Amino acid sequence: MQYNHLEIEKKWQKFWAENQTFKASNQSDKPKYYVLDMFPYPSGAGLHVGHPLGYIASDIYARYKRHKGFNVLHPQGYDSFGLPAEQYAIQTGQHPAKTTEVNIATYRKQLDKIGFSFDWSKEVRTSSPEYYKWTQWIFIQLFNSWYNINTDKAEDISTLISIFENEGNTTVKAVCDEEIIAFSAEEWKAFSSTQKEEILLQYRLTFLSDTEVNWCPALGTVLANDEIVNGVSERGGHPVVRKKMTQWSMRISAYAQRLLDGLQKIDWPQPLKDSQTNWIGRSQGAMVSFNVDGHDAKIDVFTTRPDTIFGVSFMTLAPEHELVSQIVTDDQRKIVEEYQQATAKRSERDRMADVKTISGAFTGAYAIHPFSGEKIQIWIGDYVLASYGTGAVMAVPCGDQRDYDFAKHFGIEIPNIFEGVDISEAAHADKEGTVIANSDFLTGLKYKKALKLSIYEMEKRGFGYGKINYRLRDAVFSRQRYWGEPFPVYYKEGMPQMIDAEYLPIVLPEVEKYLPTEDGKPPLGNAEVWAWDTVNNKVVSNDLIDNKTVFPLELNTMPGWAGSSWYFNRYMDAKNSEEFASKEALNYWKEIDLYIGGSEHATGHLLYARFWQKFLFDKNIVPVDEFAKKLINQGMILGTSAFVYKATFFVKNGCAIDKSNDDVIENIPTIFVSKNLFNSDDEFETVVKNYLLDKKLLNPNFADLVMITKSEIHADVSLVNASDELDIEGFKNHALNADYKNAEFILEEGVYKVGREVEKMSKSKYNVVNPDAICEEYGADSLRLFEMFLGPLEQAKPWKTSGISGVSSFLKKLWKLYFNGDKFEVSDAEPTKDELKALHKTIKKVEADIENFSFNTSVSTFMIAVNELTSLKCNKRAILEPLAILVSPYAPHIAEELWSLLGNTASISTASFPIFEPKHLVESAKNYPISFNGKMRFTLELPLDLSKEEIEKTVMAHEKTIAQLDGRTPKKVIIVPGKIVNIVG
RNA sequence: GCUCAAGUGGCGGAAUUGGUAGACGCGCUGGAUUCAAAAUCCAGUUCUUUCGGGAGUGUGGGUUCGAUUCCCACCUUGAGUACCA
Repeated sequence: MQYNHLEIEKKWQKFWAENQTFKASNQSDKPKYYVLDMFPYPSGAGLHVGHPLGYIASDIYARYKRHKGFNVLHPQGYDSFGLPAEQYAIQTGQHPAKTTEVNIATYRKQLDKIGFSFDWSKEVRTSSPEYYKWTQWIFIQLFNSWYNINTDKAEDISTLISIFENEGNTTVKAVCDEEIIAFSAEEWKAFSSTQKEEILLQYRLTFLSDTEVNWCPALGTVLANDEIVNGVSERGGHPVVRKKMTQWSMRISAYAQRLLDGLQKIDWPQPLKDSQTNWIGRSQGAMVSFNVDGHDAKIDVFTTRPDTIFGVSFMTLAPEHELVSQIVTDDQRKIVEEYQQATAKRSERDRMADVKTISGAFTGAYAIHPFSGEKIQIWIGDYVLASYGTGAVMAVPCGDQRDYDFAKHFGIEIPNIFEGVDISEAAHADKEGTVIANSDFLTGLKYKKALKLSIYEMEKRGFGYGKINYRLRDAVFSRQRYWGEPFPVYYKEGMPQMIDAEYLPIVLPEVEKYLPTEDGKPPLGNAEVWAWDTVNNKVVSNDLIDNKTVFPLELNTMPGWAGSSWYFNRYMDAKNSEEFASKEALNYWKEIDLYIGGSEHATGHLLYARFWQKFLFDKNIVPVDEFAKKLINQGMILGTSAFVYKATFFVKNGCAIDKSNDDVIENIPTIFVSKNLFNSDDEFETVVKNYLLDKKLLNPNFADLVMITKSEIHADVSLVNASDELDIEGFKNHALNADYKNAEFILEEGVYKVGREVEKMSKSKYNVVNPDAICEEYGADSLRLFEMFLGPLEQAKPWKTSGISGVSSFLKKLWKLYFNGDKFEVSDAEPTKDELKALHKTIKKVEADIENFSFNTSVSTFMIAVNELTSLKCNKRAILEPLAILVSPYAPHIAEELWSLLGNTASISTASFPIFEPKHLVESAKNYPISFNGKMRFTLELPLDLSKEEIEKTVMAHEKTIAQLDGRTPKKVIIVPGKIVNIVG
């Protein structure tokens, strides 16, 4: 019987589906193991070979863990809300739910072909109402919570209300908005309910506020910081501007420290942890208050170097700082306002692109140095960002390069407060070993002591205190989009009200157009049935809005990260309609043991999900506060683009000829030159010219008038074989190459060779490889093996389809081991020593490899094992049965088929992993490398039980040693028994 | 600029605590089979060589009997980040 991958793979995929082989039970005596992939957004383009890389790795691990006796949860689903479906809807009018459905079907078909051991009974889709019901529910939980700094956790809002009722808000330590008015218990009780609502909103973990947001006019929506790359939108690259809008936000800043601390206990890649640490941006320092001379106003600044406070020679405010207009003097007002206008016009992008130009303006006002009482100038400058810290800095030019440059530029004094440091050229930013000078009570102190003492003194004198600042901003949670989760929120007297959880989900309404309304409201503003009836508790027509019992609903929707911030919990109990997930399921599965996905989610999904998990943990909804124990970032698979080299013709200008330029080159066809025929542009020109003259396509009289240049054109990679030869007919007839139908090709040795280059896999580069085609031609088992064989999981690596023949022929050889000609035939005879050695070597290596996620090397190991067993002509059941199990995580279809041919009726996934027995690898002799001065010159087979002295005697007497030494006496002979012999001298 | 990761044949890559560099595969070369091709099988394939050998893991240095592996400096590439006070 021939190995027929098409038949076998179809058969077993059907078997797995029908028997629900991979359905995980929420109760088991076995230890649990939860393996998860970051779920995909189902795009219209479908999967290319880069997408399944992580899925294959996690599938191998999941299958391996089953063999090792674990109860494995390995689900899959779809992150199915999102921009592309909506934009497609805007263009075509098709409902995003429909296109999403179609895309999911395509994804599912593609995934099924690869033979994953997913438990599809637990599939989730973020866009299905059964799922987003619980996303809305979590939102309500956040709304009904505040962050208590004393207990360092989120608590129900009722505990806050009872504090207000008993003590007012002056004793409360909460993470909340800045500048909340103080009130007593009596005052609280006297507030109207709207006033109370307004105050509570300042404490809730999700809250409405007027915030400066990143508004993207082209997309018509607000973007989060992590959705902006280099000042333009991550999707589409559209410009982004700052705009004030009323938005829902998430108080993630409450969790800044815990998000930082939690990184210590999870096994995630260091670069990913680094970027989260960076994003959170903790800095320790002090808040210092400066009085403004002649005003009531104070300027608060945050500094990490309070020890340098005596080096302050001026202050700089962000041009947008609210105090500027108050304190500016009349004679400076014009200059300051001009400067403010000039910076307002500059986009964030311009400001970022140009960091070298120093600009600013003097306000005319002075601040009072809190220690010395000296007057210091107050400037504004755009190097100070309104969005960080307090939007103001105390400038210490001798210790900060930006302050230094600013001072130099405007001729401001630069006092030196460092002992023995030259600051004539640049600021001195080093902390270690620095001794403070000219600083009153800090003089003579080292950095660390000065830091402590300065804060102590500030606190004592009451104008400053030690503080930890975070870069992490509260996350904007509203999106002006259609295709997202609706908020379970309606508005009564302008204040948001939560819909009772029992009436969830609030289902996305139908709209006619997916664009914003004409008056600039989000797309849900187009909905006609989008009002909340508080009597009947249902969504009703907008016509019924009376603001008494029927109220307007929220028009924004939630961002893409809402649904993905908790889906891993839902998989544990995906179909539960009563709860988010049952306690039993949550307590059984707890957290993800292995999470695999791309590194691009470092500061988005992975930070928000950790935030929600900690919140849900605080509220006793989930049992652990980190959702993924171990995480691996799979590397990107790049494409290997193919290039053809086209000649382009010009006639030199200014030549006095009778004919028009077009006539000279009119008969010249499109010409492509094979890659190795030229090394330079000049050679390229010569090759083409000779060809034209040879073929009489160019009048020799005009030859000198014609200029030829080379252009590189992407050729579809499917038209190129393993030897980089182009299928010329295929190229000419390719749908996209209609222009080249009559092109001519200058060949080398009868073939056209393309150039190759590694680039990102993309449609426009014609280097996309579709996994379906690979499954069809070589089979899913080959695809799985090859993806792993490409290289280490975490590294980026280029894809070259030609390489797949290696793993494909490996599978054929594996198959042949179990067959005698066309007949399946295994022997029950005792295996030989060598056969056992080959098997156990493989068990040992493959087990270690999988545990280390080194999947590429186990593929090599399989190849070596099969090569060895083939040359041993092994067909023993005692070897081939365990071998099938070893291979099955990687190539499950062929393994199942061989397993059933061996007479087993249950799926191979129920078999135990073979146990490694070291006794089969014990050797009696070693082929010693004999080195001279560390260089291996020859090898010598010696028994392993030889003593050092005996080894030395034998080696020194050997003729090759004598020849190598050439009469010299060695200084030293190093012998490591079982390893090496090294002769020095 | 800063942070991190990585530099090994024509290519993807291997080398467990410092101990035979280049496993395994692609490609290439030669051969067998074939009318021919595909497929399959066998042999070879780091460079260099006067065929004894010699050199060799980005570059230069160091530690060591011995370095792809450890240390220092530099170069290159990739990724992330960017006025963070």
